Amino acid sequence: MPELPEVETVRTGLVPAMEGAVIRKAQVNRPDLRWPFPENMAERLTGATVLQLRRRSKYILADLSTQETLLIHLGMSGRMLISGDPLGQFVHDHPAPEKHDHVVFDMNNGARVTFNDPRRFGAMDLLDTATAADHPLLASIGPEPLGNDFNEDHLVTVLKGRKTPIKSALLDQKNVAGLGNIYVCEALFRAKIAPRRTVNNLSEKRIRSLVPIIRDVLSEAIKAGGSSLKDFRQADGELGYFQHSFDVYGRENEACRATDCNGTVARITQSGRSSFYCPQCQR
DNA sequence: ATAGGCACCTGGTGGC
DNA sequence: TGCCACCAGGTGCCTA
Repeated sequence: MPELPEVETVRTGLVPAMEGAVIRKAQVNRPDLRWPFPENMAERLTGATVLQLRRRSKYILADLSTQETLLIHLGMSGRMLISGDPLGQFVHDHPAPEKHDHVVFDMNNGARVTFNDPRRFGAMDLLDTATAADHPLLASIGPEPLGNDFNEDHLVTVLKGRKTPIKSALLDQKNVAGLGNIYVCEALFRAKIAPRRTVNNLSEKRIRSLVPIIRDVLSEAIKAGGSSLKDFRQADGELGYFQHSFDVYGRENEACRATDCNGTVARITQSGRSSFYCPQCQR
């Protein structure tokens, strides 16, 4: 479930296991994910202290004491499993290795962090920390939706004159970072905008209205993720698994949740991906 | 430059 | 039980 809120939740969950700790051993079980791993990745990670875990869009960035930054992307199916005893409060054994455990970090605080990714759309790379933002994967990403650079004027400017459906425009990471299929659907529902509506057919006012809505949707999701994070320590440390209640996503043929709307949620396909929306109140 | 479609992968589900 | 079609949270790259 890795859109921005899920990635942020994973990052938060990794902090007690990794920040300030030394990577005692990095076990790399295959040569690549979406792309080949960087040269000698295991060796370059071993012995490094994780100074700080940051997030940019859907990427987790781990700044290391070696002047390098580990970039992690979860793709569609990537998971981070934490086992061991990072907080020193309980004793948890490490679970048996599972299929698709591609990279395993053993930390000097007893924590083990396992990157598991069945579909292997995820990625890892090592960047020079000083120039990390210039990395090709990061350089052309738009503003963080929860930061000051994402505002009404920005959205109007980047969308001006575009002929693309608003759904596609919001999925385009150059316009705004971190949105994925779920949260675009949810944001458009709240804004009462139909996903197929073309950007150049939307009033500036309606485009502006999307900004606080996007912020709210993401903030609420992060909050929900944060709360489910509590179980993770007591249980076995599975991150990135929670249930949200969505207004439209995954609710095809169910009743619209908008007040005073008796519509039914529909599913259409746009550029190969499902869009869920209410044809009655989203125009 | 921009818009749309494909490709990369595995696994789960539901129908026959 | 088997087989098949279809679906899934992303995104770089290729084509018009």
